[in-house]
Amino acid sequence: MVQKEKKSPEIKSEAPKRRGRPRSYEPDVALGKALDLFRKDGFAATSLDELSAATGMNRPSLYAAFGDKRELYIKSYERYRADARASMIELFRGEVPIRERLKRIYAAALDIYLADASEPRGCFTVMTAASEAVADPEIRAMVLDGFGELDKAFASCFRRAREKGELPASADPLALAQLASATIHTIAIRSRARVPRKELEAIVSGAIGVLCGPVAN
Amino acid sequence: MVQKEKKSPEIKSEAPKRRGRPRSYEPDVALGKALDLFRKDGFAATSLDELSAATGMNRPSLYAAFGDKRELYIKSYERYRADARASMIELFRGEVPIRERLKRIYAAALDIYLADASEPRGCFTVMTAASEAVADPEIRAMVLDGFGELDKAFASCFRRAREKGELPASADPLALAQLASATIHTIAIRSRARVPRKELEAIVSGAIGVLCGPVAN
DNA sequence: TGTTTTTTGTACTATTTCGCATAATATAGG
DNA sequence: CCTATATTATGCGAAATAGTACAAAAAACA
Repeated sequence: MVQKEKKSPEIKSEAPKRRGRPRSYEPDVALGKALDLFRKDGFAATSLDELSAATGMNRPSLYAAFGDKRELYIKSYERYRADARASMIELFRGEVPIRERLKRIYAAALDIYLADASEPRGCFTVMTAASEAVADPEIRAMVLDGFGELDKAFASCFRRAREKGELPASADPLALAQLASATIHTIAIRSRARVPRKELEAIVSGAIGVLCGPVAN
Repeated sequence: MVQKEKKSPEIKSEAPKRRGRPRSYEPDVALGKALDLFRKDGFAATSLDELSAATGMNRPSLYAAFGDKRELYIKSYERYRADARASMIELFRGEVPIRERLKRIYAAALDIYLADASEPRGCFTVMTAASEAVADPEIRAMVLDGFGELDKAFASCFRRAREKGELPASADPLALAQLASATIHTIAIRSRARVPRKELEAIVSGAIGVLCGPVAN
């Protein structure tokens, strides 16, 4: 052996003068790789060997950084939720007319679900976390929180739209919100079965039509 | 060992004078047990040992009867679809007013998803088959067929309701159908996260309100 | 009674899996 | 240069896993 000479790539981050041997990985990108694997195969079908290979971290480093497999899964899920929220939050907040706003929200969702064109990932919550939720209280709490957050965000949209007169006074914001969430769920599931984006967009556009009434408001 | 003396329980079915040693299991009930396990844990997390224990068949018998794990999974899924279709088909066909009809359809769906109160199973298609669908063309075809069948069945309901004047002439049966399917999907997912039946029924009832318009038709 | 046929029961193998123990390596501090 | 600290690298080990070989068992048939 001619010496491995890994050179310890001198991770960029603003050096705070850490004591021991420097890390040869960036926790954030490693977690991103783990997340992608879990999204692809789910919890049980993802092995530590694959996680190790994908992150470039060997097993002990994985444990030191993230804990055991379940903890890594949970941290991946937290990361997924944070990312998803970040890409959606402004769309929910802004002052765009309701139809256009919904259109953008669903487009952002599809961007997440179809990110890898060759192997669509779908939604973490819907594809794997919900399955684990039955038996794992911690995961279940996160899943339920996700449902609640989405329902609330949609409800607030519809409430404001009604106040602005974009929707009839008789509109029920909560019922509309749950259907809007259901539309998120249905495109998440269908995307995983490789339903093409065009079809998913047609579903979205049909849903918006029903939820907001005929275009001529 | 005092001799196992299993007694070969003389399975009931109308004896067609089969040649060799009689089976000590009934294929249909064994497949039902396998289905239940796959619904509970998904494909990867269900081991052959567990399948063997649950069906009462030893490993070689499982292979002889159903093939390898993947084939057993697919046969379980076929069985699930057949059962689900059987419990739904008359509800879709009958001549009940649209709101009541939808209410019964969703109630039947919830009966399936929540069958085991202590560990709700959710929907096979949504919880595990869709995940496998990305990588397995055969499973994908079944999943897509399931989506299509459900969409069509709902669309036919809405079309007939429109013809009967239960819905305005402007109603779009396909868009309504996809939202009705989306509602199926959302309660399937939420049920798996132990959302109580009351809440799921509220979602259903809100959805029916939006899809069919205010009760005073 | 003996042969044929079908299924069961046991055990085996090769591989994969998760988690961890231990030693080597690379940095900072004194 | 030596020590303390933090991380990497190697690889062990016990358990689980999927699939199969083979003999024993239980029936029909001749």
